[in-house]
Amino acid sequence: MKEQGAKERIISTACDLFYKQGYQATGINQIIEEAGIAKASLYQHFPSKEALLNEYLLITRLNNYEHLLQFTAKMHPGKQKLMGLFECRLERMETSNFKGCAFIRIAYELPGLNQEATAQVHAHTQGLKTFIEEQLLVIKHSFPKGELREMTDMLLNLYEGAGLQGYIQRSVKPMEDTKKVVRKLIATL
Amino acid sequence: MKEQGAKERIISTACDLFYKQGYQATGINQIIEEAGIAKASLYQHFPSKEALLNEYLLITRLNNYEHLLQFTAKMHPGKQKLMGLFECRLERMETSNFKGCAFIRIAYELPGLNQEATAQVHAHTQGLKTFIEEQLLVIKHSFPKGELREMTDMLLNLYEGAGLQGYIQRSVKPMEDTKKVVRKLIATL
DNA sequence: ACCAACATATACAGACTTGTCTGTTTTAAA
DNA sequence: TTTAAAACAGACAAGTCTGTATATGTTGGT
Repeated sequence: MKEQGAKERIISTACDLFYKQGYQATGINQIIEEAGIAKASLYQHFPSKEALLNEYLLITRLNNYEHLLQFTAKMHPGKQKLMGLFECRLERMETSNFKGCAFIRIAYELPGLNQEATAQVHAHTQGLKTFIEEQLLVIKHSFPKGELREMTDMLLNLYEGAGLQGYIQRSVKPMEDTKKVVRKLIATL
Repeated sequence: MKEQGAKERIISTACDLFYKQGYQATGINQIIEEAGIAKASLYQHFPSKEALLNEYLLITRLNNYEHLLQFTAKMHPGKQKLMGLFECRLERMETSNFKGCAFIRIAYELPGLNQEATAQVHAHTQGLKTFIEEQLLVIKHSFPKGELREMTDMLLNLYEGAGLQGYIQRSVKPMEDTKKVVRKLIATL
């Protein structure tokens, strides 16, 4: 039994490099070298570099979401899980050395994104939105539809804005400050 | 008298293309072709493509700021100018066909940004922060220092978060919704 | 033991990139 | 009119990139 199949090595190496260095800055040759496979093997599993990109986005999205669920698994639904979203991001900012959100990076790096990749970016955002909305509904069961939406969007904007500022400044401070503000915001609900 | 000097044509063409297509996707050859100048002329004015990038960021930052000042020139300082910030961005989102903020795009496109370029990105963010803070101080003259800072950061996060969502969705809706929320937020001050 | 599937290494094609270089032509001022 | 700076055209170097092709080797299932 092998340690890991060639395809798995390709994918995990590509995911690593695409996130660490960016998609454009990562060449096929670097991927095959670090994965320890032959170039022909790569093109047997993936028809193009773009196919690797789509696989990268899909896997990263599932991983991110899974990580969020595990991170907040033992928290109480509602306020605690909502704060957990921010804490989870804080943790990832540090462990990733402020590399930023994979989906936003791709969206800015490649203005002309293919359909499938675009769908992954949207799915990621929608996932965040849904998570926030669910917690808000737990906090305040009788949320008027319009206000729920408004609050969800606002929290998402704060979350993304703080993530962006943190990325630019290479600091957790914007996210920590935002966490405090959010705590105050949802305290009044 | 010439219509425009070679250097000016280089800069304006580079700024256009860097913003429209991205920095990496724009080659030197395309710049000289569309500017209608010779390659040797470009390298007589700029030592490298990276020097052009720095010039692009500097000029874009000054232009953006100038545009904001003109856009809000006839507005009353305080709430009106603060809302003007969001309206100004809304206008630019449409005229630029949702190309996003030049500085954020560069920050994500080139993870290893040179010192001067990084400084321009920071200066841009700081400019926004200062603008917001100034308007807040007009609105509420006796703002406690900590709360002023908190409110400034929050508004900046909302602004950037909405800009990001608008970019991803290619829609003005997130920014419009955020504008409404901000109006409510500052109404209570 | 054999065969098919998969990996391997490596060379190659063709198209791109930034930046250099040579030599000619235009322009402006003295 | 002479002179010097600047812009021109375009070939070229040296390297990058993705993707293909060839030819050899390994491995697991029947």
